[in-house]
Amino acid sequence: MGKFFSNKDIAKLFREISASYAAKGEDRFKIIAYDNAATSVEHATSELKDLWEDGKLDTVPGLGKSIRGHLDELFKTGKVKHFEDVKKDLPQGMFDLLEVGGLGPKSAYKLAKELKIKNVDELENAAKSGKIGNLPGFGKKSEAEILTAASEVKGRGNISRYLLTDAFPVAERILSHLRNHKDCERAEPLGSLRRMVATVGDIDIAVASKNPKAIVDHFKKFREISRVLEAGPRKASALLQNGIRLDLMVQPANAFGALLQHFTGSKNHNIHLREDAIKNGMSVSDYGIKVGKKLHEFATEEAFYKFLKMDYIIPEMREDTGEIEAALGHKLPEVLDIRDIKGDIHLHSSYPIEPSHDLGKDSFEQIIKRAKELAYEYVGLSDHSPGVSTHTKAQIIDLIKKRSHKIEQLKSSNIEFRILNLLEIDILTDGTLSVPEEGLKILDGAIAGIHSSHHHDKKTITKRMMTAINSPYVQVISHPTGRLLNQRESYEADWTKIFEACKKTQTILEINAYPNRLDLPDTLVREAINVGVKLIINTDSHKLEHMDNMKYGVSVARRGWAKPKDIINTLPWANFRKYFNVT
DNA sequence: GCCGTTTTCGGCCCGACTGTTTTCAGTCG
Repeated sequence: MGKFFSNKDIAKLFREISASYAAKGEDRFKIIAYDNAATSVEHATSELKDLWEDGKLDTVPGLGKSIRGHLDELFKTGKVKHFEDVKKDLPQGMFDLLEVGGLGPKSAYKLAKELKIKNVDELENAAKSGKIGNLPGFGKKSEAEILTAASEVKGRGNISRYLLTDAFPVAERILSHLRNHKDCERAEPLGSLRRMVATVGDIDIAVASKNPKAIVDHFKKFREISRVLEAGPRKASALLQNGIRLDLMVQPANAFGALLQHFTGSKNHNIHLREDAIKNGMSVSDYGIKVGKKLHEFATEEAFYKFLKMDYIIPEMREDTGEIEAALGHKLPEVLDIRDIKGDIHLHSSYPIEPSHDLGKDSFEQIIKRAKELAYEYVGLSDHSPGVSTHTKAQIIDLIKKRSHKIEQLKSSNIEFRILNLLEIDILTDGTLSVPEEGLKILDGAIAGIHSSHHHDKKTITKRMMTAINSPYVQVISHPTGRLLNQRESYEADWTKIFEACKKTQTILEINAYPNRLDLPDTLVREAINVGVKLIINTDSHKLEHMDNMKYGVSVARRGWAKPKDIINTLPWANFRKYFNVT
């Protein structure tokens, strides 16, 4: 057995092979194939190593016979001879240089080979000393460009993706800047922001205008821009001071539909659309759809998709995971909408329960008031359980009884509105729960989650989760993968086994709507509902404002193709309550 | 290298922008 190769490692390896082939001027489709394989591996929901052990590598798109053979060798021996041969006569330093914006494989190869540059630091020095400008194919302008881009790589550190909640306010500011221009008829945020991907890499903006040049000029004046990367007659890109990249495209309103569609993506969705179009004698671009020489323009996306004989596809589903086939066959599911949500049951209050983790900021009463404003029918009050290391068993029971007494009073003073007396309990490192059975019996139900030892291996994590799933007192598993976006990876778990157990015990998996969680992730949502597991969308609020995050959880569900019936908090109280210990 | 409801061979999305060129290659989304 060699060392463990994660999907991230493998994707990086494929990208290097792709770049190597590009540097060598190999067949461009081979280059694309390795790039596609890398992307596919990055999107996979299981570790390739596990799939390989189960003989299921062929379920990953983009991995053909040849690449699967290489992976076989990698997992068995820890290396791939063919890959080493490909990279053998290339300067190793070139791969680091690909991080620098504007440098592709050809330029990186030249710089690493001719100037013996091994990393971004050396690249910066070479540019400063004027060595790059003298190289054939490079000039003074590209030297200056490289110098700037190299320093930006060092400045941005490790963060390359932004939370939706961080990106939206920035998008709003650039949109309002653009909308202030008299020639701006419409401005929309597109790309991964519109598709509501959990994290976004850049902000894409489309503008409808008869005067694209004026819009581009106005765009360049946005106060938060640190550097304009490029600016043509209808397209521009810029870097913001906070490191986010902005991309702008402009099109007249009568042809705006194709631009919306193009710029929303995803890339793979568009490629698939265009390949299908070719087979039908058409050519699709951001200008419209060409049939022969005639260009058909579309004011709306609906008209665009209709022309291709497809049902309208919501942005959240445009990831080329079957939505195109479904739209052609008129078989797209009716996914849920934020208006379907009737309650939120993962809410932390300021009630002094002496928890192991953080208290919320607001009282039960304030939470209930806010829930009513949101037109919910019910809430679950679910503070963390009392700390196990700081309390005796008897003290824990006592605290739960006192809290329950208070909640019972609230129930009787809110007859029309429904309140669940819950706790979010810990699945401890040994697999036991942080509240003894005697305490659990007092509650209307429990949400259980892993809050410690996230580093445990796949087998241990799975076992810990199974004890909670199999407990008759646990109805919901919170933030099931434990990921914290940009901070902590998901832990490994046997999802097939977990989904089966959830289905059998009618245990609900949470889609946690907290913006740096969004957990279950969309891909696992889709797998779970395919098995028949029921889900619930909760905000995990620690203050009232957090209750507005429900929309992010709904987007995750929509990206996972969830219908209202897959999500139990779309149910009216009469049906919803059956999942809990209430009459 | 991958892939298949017109294909196991012969295809593989489409276009913008920039710099170093003298008609185009490289990079990007």
